Amino acid sequence: MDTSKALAIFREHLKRYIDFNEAEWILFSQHLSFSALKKKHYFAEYGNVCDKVGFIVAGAVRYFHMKDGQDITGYFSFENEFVSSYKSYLTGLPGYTYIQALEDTKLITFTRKDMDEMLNNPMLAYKMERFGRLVAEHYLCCYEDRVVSFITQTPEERYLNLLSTGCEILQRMPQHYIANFLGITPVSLSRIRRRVLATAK
Amino acid sequence: MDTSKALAIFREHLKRYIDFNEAEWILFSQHLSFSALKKKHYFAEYGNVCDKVGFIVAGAVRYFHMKDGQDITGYFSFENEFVSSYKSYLTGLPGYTYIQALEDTKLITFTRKDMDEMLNNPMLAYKMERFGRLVAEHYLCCYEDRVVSFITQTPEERYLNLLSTGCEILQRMPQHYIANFLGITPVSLSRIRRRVLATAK
DNA sequence: CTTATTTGTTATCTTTTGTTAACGTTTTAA
DNA sequence: TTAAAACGTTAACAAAAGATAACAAATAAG
Repeated sequence: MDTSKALAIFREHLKRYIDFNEAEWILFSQHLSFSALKKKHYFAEYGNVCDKVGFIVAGAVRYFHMKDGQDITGYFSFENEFVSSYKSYLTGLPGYTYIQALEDTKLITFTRKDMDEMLNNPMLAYKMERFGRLVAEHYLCCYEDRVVSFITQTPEERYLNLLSTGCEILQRMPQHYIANFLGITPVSLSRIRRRVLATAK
Repeated sequence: MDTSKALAIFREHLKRYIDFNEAEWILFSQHLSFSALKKKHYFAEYGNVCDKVGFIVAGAVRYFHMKDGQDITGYFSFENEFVSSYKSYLTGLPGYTYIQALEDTKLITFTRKDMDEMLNNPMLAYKMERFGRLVAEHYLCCYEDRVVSFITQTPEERYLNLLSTGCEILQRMPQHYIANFLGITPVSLSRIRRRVLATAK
């Protein structure tokens, strides 16, 4: 995919948040970079400041943490979604999250420095503030749902919920990643699947 | 506490996000209301749209969900914190969360309508967008931590973490609320406390 | 002050989950 | 193509957590 097509896709996606006019788009797009991440390579790593946000044009990434030598998956992002170790990006402090490409992944990225420049550019400031607000609010809602699901649902209910939303995660992710994502072990998920299948019959 | 003192406290708190000049503050504060919530009364309820955000001047609230007739605590907010069923406020859709005053609580509130008016007022728009962005980003970071704790930590580790942060929750909340907050039952928390005490000796 | 209610702990029993290991299958890489 | 690694399921056992009930202590209400 060439960069102009990727840019067009990105611009279209951004319309859910904000509509740039031509002059604004030119200024904005000057701050964008294109990058490719080979499978298994890292977008962010534990202990490093993640100073950028990516938009996934093609591919998929996995967020995970290391604990006692074990790799625990926390989240996934796919095409047409943003990717970042948000807290690290927002605070400028080292992050705790690894973000790894699951496939060869193409990204459009901007750095925190780029964003700050745009926020300080009178031609863009208002729209960038608004853009930032709407994106943060969107992800806030996602996180709220996720926290509520951990508080109020059993792992089995979370799995059934994932099934019913017909989410891409189930299609594209191996089961042991999904298990962590649901807050359980792969063995547990396997048991839940058996139970669910038995009930469905 | 009189309203002018409450306003001053609120203004001071807002400085962590934004600094209003006098003219802006006058416009902004015109959109604020004062309200009191008696103990056990509700700020938000399941099935209703929560169309406002509150700032707690005095008191405390508890967020909870009902499931199978059981009351499950998800969060708390105290003095100098915001309170809202954020997703409902942001989307305008009915919320799933009950928010109840644990003590007689004094609030400064603004409605979604107020916020939209401010966002559309050229005198305030830029600062309100920025304010909204920074608040949303702040809570996004909180939620990120909370999700990571559910994915990577055991209930006992979450409890120890709560202990070490010396959080107000431990001081002011009864244990069965804290248990839910940690994602476990009160009985489980009691066992964890015993284990922790035994280890500490 | 007295009575209810709420709260926290403990015990018992059951269910769920984690851990480890084994096994066959699929996928990946050399 | 072949060897190695990754993946999903299952089994067996241990550990943890849930449900329930009983009881004592603290708190609130009358």
